[in-house]
Amino acid sequence: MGAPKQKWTSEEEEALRRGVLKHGAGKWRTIQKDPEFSPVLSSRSNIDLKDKWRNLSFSASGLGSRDKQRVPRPKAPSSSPSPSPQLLLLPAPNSVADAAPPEDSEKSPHDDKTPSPKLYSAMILEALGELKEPNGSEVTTICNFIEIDKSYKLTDSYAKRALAPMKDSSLKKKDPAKSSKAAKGLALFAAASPALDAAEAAAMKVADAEAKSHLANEHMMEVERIGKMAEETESLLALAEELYQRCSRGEVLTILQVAKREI
DNA sequence: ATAGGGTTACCT
DNA sequence: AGGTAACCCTAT
Repeated sequence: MGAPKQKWTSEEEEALRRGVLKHGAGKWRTIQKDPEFSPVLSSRSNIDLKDKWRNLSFSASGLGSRDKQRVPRPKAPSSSPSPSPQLLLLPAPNSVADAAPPEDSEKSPHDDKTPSPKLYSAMILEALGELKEPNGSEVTTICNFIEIDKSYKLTDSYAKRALAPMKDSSLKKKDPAKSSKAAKGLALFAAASPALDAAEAAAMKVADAEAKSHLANEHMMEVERIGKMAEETESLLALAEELYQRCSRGEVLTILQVAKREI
């Protein structure tokens, strides 16, 4: 008697993504136990989460369906003592080239490759609000949120600018574990960017349709709302830009600081 | 508990 | 038959 092969639902997939976003890839047990996701993922084991994430990552890796070209494989030189970190890839847009339903008339007409700064500001603020991290959000987390959840691709220049100061060991933190974790995340982020150039560029601002239609709608409304505020009040825009500059330098800002204008 | 390799079931 | 996704096993 074969096991009926329980296929993953959109809800479960969404929960997994948010779980990875919140706890990071690898903390499968933590994600599975999280009260926010456990109701949805109750029938899945931690191993199931790992396997599913592997499948998602593989699909998004480059084997989009066309172009059998494998990833060039950065391959760290043997002179490097540190083990090369595995490529942690984002399970980008699912089935973009796959059976696109023609009924979708909501093709975003704006093909602007470079969203205005105010849109970035809005996204950063939205990320902070959505993540609801009491201790503040790290730059990596914010970047991941924007990339995964909003399906936006950040150019590697951004990552480089953020990474450069960190690499320079100009980072003096009280929490070495946390900073190293952040640095590692950024390193992975920067390494993955150039490799995925073509694929990511194509999927630059593709919303991953199903599963999040209502959620995305909510987010869009939120973005628009905040965006309008930023547009009308120059001060907020300036604030967001300051926030971005700080983040670029690798600083960790707390949402409290932002709220109190103490940055 | 997690990562990785291997196996089985399903779809085209 | 070939590819993909869910499942299983094992070493660390």
